Amino acid sequence: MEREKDPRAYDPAVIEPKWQQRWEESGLHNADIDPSRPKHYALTMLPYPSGELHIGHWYAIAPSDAQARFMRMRGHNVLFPMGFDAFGLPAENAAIKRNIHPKTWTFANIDRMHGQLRRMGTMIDWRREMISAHPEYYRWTQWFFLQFFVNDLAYRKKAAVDWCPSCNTTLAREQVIGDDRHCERCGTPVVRKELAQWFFRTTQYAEELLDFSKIDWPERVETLQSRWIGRSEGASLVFRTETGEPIEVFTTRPDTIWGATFLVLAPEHALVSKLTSADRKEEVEAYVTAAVRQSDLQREATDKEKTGVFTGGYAINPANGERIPVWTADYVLPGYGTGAIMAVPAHDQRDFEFARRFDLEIKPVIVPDGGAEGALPVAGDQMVEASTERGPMFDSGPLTGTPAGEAFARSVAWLEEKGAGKKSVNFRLRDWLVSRQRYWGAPIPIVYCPEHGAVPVPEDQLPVLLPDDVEWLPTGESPLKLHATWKNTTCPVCGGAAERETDTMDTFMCSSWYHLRYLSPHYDGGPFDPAEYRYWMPVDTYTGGIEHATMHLIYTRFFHKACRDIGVVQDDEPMLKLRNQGIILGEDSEKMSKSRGNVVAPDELVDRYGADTVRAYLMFCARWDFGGPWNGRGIEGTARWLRRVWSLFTEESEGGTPATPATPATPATPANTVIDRLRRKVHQTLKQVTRDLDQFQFNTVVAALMELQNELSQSRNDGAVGTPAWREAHEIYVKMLAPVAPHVADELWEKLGGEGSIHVQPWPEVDEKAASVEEVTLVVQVNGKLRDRITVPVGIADDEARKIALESEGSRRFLEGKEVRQVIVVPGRLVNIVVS
RNA sequence: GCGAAAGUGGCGGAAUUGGUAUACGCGCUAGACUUAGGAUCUAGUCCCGAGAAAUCGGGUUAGGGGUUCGAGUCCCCUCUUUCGCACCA
Repeated sequence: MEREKDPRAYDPAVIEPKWQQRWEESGLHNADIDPSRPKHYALTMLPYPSGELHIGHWYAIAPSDAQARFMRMRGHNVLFPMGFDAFGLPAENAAIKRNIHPKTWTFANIDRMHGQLRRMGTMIDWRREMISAHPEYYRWTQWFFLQFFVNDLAYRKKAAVDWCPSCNTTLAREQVIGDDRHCERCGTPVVRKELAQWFFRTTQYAEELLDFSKIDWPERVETLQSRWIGRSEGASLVFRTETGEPIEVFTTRPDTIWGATFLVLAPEHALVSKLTSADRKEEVEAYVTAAVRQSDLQREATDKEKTGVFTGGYAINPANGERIPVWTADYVLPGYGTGAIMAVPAHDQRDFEFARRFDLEIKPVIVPDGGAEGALPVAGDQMVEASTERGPMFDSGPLTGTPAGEAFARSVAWLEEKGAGKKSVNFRLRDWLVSRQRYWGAPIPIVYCPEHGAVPVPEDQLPVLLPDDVEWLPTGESPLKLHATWKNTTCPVCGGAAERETDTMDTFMCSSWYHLRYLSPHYDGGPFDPAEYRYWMPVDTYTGGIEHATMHLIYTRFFHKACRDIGVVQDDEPMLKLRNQGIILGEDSEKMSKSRGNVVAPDELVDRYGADTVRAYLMFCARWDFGGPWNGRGIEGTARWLRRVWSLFTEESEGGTPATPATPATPATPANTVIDRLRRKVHQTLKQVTRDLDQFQFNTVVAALMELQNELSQSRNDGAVGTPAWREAHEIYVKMLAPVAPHVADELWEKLGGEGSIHVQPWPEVDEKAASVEEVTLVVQVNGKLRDRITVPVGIADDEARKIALESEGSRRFLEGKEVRQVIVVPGRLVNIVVS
């Protein structure tokens, strides 16, 4: 049964579309170059067009939008753009499953999401939208690839790569996660495959990527990136086989070289077959074959017993000339360092386990306990585990006795002198594998000519268009391989028959530079208009999920630095300040998913409460950087608050009797007390809201506004309505509300008779004098326990405060018969009386 | 195993950075207005004890210890949770 609505009641269904339309018509959100104002580029991670926005998108976008609106009111020229990361596998899966073309599916989803983003009341400048699957965009993605290619930052090599059997494609190392090494997208454990693939030289930037001094990013992200990059200082040492063949190893402990009693090569190491003696051949080959075939899951399980075989070959330890056996074992990884190690079982746990298993010599060369008085190494055959701490060198020829602090440097210097090694730094970071054996991505702009090899597609032939007329194989393999008219082409160099690269680019390539395309999404003289770049870049605040810490956020930094060195961009970093939001879970505290049925649909909430309420609740419901489970009932409180705010400012004439200052008044009259209180609270709140919006602390912004609303209701009952202070409170309140609940704020601003949109009004200034208090509550403690609260004038002398505290009723009871030992006065706060 | 972050009412969470712990909201309790209420308004709501009540006393920020006049905040130990990495030489 539909009841009649009170026309004066708060009705978001009426005011929200009204204001969205007005903002659009007036071009309120258009951000254009304006040298007269400081610019502010507020970027939030763009969504993948999966179908519709879920509450998690809102949680990410709405507070970011509020922050951007706040910056605009503070006088900045704010760019807040939005786009779509539109290439990727889900589109292709939909195509295979439901027989819809990925393009159709993707662009239909984008259409739908446009509507949702508008409904949210965001300040997006839609003129600047970019869609990565649009030829106008990927033309430049391909252009960047070519820049990397000609500058030797892109290369092709055959390598064992991670392959997702479900997605039918290779993955970058960053996209393989978890202890079972599964695909980041679909969860299927990956397998190894030997393939020729394109890589970017991210490792060239490993050192610089560790430098966060120019950016303000969460420590958590810096830590994650640092660990991912994994810098190790050590030495690169050269052992030689008996035939003089060098075997290079990397070690972080060159000071233990006298204890290197064998070498271990990864099964993939090129020297394995060369070194293997005739009698060991069969066994070694069997082991290598098995190891290579093994899945990474089996191979990298740390708890399994070490395996390996002796190659029959020997090498010379350059430190002591000893002849030591060379083994091959799968605990040595082919991709890190040189794929070969010197094994020092006495001082490395892995080598120790291996030595014990195969009865190899364990020779301690470091004094234990950091070289404590009288300490001597335990004999190798007595050891129960490796001794990994630092200590003076022992049994190490001329270096015996070198103290721990100098051991590293002196060992390296000594080895260097002998031409057996040098100091070196190793990184865990690998080059970025960008090839994907998928259709729905930006084609790699390379042509293979039997004569000229890999030839870049000339710039003027970009974009290499993704053909629409493709047929899907039931296996899910990329249809580009089967598209003869597309695949067969001519060599740009000789004009002879040639074939296109059928792989496409990792979508992280597309998202590495989207922030640059927003600057001029239709510019065709380059990836972006340099004038726009000069004005807007770098990004001032970047918001998004922490899950991208070691993927997108490393790629985009690498990308930018590489482009800087090529000369395409300036600046060392693309994004100055990063803030992460947490994840909103379902009401059952589990990750939201359709299969669990715990997905919260924002559209339904907007229908019921309005976008302003949903926005405000998302800011209020949790610490933004933490996130947490959704609470469907909690939103009622935010809805109530906005209704109260509405009636507070629309029904004010029905309030109590105006407390006109004309009332014959001494400073102590109730009327003035009400006014002072009101102004104090207003300006204190303004101070807090300003600070908290600045710091992305959205929950306390809403809490402070709720508190002030309570206070204003009280003041209204006390007769503040009609006074200048009330008018001021009204105005400031609506302005503070504007970033949080933009529609209702503009409506209330209009009702108040404000000029133009609330959203371009200057942010109010704090009246420090009004915010300050004349009287403070002095807390009186006895032995640290609260005993009394006394109202005293602000700025009271310490002596005076002390006196009042000692005489206060509350404290006296606890002082009787006691000796006062000490009195601590914290000005304006408390007095603590210490008694025996 | 290593690394990081975090533990505050029934719940989400505040606490000006060492100075009144539990702001704000949800939920709950009672009342008012209502034909009705998943609307609105008012009051109460950390725990224990005393009191008819106003109040008064004691305790409390995962647990234990320490520094300090004073600790949710700093230090040490233990436990729990979440996240990341995981044979990286």
